[in-house]
Amino acid sequence: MSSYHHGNLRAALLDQAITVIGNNGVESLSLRKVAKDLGVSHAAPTRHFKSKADLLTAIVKDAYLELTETILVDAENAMSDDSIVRLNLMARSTIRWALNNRAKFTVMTNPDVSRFADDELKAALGAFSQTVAEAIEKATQQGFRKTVSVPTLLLYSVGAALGAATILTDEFMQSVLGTPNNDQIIAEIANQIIPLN
Amino acid sequence: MSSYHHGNLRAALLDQAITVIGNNGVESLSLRKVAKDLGVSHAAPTRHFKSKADLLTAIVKDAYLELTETILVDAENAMSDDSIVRLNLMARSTIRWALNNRAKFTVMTNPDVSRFADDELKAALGAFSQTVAEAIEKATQQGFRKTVSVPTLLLYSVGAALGAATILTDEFMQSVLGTPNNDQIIAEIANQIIPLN
DNA sequence: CAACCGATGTTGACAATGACAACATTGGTT
DNA sequence: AACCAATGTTGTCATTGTCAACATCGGTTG
Repeated sequence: MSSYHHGNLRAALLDQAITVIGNNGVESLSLRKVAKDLGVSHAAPTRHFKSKADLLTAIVKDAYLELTETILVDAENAMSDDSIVRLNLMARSTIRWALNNRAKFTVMTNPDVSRFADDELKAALGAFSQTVAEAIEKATQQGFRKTVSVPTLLLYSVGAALGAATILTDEFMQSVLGTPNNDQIIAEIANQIIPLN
Repeated sequence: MSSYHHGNLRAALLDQAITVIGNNGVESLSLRKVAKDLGVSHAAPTRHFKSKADLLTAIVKDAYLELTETILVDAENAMSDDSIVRLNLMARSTIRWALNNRAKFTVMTNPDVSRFADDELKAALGAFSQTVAEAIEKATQQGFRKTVSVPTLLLYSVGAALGAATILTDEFMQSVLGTPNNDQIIAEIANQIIPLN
């Protein structure tokens, strides 16, 4: 029962990478250091990720799957049949998830990841997009900005939620903008994005 | 009149770095390659930027100054005395600027830059923030979401504009979200962020 | 006008890193 | 029991950021 084989290296690499990114940013991520942290040789990661970009892509793919699941569950738990309320809750849920998963979120919005996106990432982002688009569609049918197209509202609402989350997860921007830092802020921002009556 | 001294290396470094980033992303930026492109030795950049992060910080500082100037001029040129219209135009102007300056914009939203932000960057972002905050204040006085605090509206509007621009400057996200790709889209998005009557 | 000096650029060096090739070990399958 | 695909290791290479020591310039000052 030697430890020649780690047993769960792929998952461990993802976890450790996220931890490192959370502590010191994507820029500081070193595959060799991560490997060393896990007690594994410097080339071991290449068996699971053919490049550093590939590892980041995997992180983002998982992140979108997780985020999609989260907003679906949160909207469901609210048990409201008001489609506009549900859309509002999805915005709320997205921002909250970003704040609870800062490291993953910062990787998601890293433009360098998009450049190496593969089909799996495309599918994960597609599922998220689809989920929000469907919620938007129902909201428009209930009267939410009914003169505006769904793709435009999708760009608006996803963009607004991600943008607000970007500021909220960035200490520097937050300090300069003088962003309020309390529990209410997430709900308030969601209410600006998707106003309720 | 040898060419031992470049004469304008600092500005040339910034320009070339922005070009490289525009072509292949921040990740691909190599100070040594940039130096070589400019016909200068590999260590020359250190005379102007004490680190790679320092160069990126300088790019972002310039970017915020430029963006602030742009939204001020655009709002001015509109010659509308309606504060809500002016705020709407600022959102429009911000998104347009981002699309016209993709490389700079992607660096602005890079979380790794915030980590090394210096006082100059802080001042530049502060000026931008101040400019938008003043426009918001006037809009609220004219009735725009008057029950909401200015800091919250600042977070919302800046976040929404930056977030929408993030998607619009990212080909991958755009392709998956099915974002409309036409000249009208900027105005439409601005109208979602700051609705006019 | 000449000596000086701070700013700017060069050369050389080093450690860290991503990536690849060749080899080793493992556990499950046939 | 032999095999083999998956997984991990060792060794190596080019690239890179950064620093130190040295070179050259242009402007300032006596």
